[in-house]
Amino acid sequence: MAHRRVIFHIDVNSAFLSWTAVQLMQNGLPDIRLVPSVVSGDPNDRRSIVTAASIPAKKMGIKTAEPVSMALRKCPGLIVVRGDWEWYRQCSEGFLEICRRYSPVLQQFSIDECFIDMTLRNWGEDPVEVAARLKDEIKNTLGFTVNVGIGSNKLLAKMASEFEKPDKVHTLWQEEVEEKMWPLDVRELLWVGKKTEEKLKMYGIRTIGDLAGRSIGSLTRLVGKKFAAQLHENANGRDDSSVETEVPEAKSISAERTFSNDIGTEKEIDRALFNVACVVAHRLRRADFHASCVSVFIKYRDFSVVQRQRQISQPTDITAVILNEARAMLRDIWDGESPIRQVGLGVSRLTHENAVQMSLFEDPKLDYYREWDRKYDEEKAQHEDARLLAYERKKQ
DNA sequence: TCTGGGGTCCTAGGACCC
DNA sequence: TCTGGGGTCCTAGGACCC
Repeated sequence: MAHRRVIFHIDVNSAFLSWTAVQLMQNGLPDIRLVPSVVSGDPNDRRSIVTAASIPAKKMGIKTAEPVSMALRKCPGLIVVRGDWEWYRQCSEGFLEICRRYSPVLQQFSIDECFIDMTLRNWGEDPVEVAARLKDEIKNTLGFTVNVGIGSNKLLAKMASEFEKPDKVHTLWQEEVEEKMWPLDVRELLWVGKKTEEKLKMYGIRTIGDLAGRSIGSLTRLVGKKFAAQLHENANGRDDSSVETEVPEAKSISAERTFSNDIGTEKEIDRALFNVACVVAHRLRRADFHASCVSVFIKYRDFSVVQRQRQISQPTDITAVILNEARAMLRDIWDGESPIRQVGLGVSRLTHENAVQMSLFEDPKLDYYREWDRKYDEEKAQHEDARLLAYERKKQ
């Protein structure tokens, strides 16, 4: 008989904020975790939002993803720091490396979260003690804290890591579901977002326990068959998905730009579209992909989004080809006048096949486009090298 | 106060074919 | 002249995650 699984979910507490705090402290600055502080994008952009908030900031009602301007209103003395992605990547690597020592069966869930399957390693040992060692090792070596959630499946482990923070270990075994999970607000359940919460509450489903008690049939009318079945399983603490060690290949690549003031002229929109096309195509080439579907979308002032996508005859990684498709579709969806808040471009249906097209009708300009892209990639690489060099110097 | 950026998956409806 | 049912592919939109 298979004994029960033991899964850990490890979650860095206020990741970007903690990581920034560690970075600042290395430069002799005080610990921003102890005061109201947030990490944001460009703090000077009035549209930038809170990426991570310290616990004192959260106590003042500041929430992740709210505009920085709003957070400043709640807390005029708030410290606002710009995030440093290169540093975060390094912190993430260090964090995963330590976790992997506890179990090689590791699935990265995001930059600051992972699952590890401890079923084999933990045999005969108290999982809580092992988790405490793991959490302390991360704290002592890397200088930031994590929560470890322990459960008999990924869902329970993940839910457990959300309990009291920071620097804590919690269990949520199947037999604890009724006591620890059912009283929680239904919104706390993984995959229950704002819209689903509204629907469920309209039907009197307020807690995870309420959800667990409903039939799949009654839930299906609310959220569709597949999602209903999943919600019902999860609310009852069941989840048979396994810890996937393989990193899945990307299915799409996209980029978008939000203008600091809603803009409207065709020229401005086209410039933004050109910029995102360069970014997307560059990332496509760097990952050695070709794409056969291009999509473009715009977001209006009222946040409504309109999108068009189109298949192209030959998979491509050429900026100009992608841009031309996007331009044509943009003309389809934009009236040419309405102010636009955001414009985005994506590619999907990605393949690694590099089918050299032998068509007689191949556009003779393609060679020119390819050369243009090659130079773009080269300049980008040089720029990145220079940045990395400057970064390493600064660190010493 | 005025809402980023980057992803995944699901569903519904239309076109088209047999 | 009017008509069923099923399958596949595609697009648009919407939900969720961090």
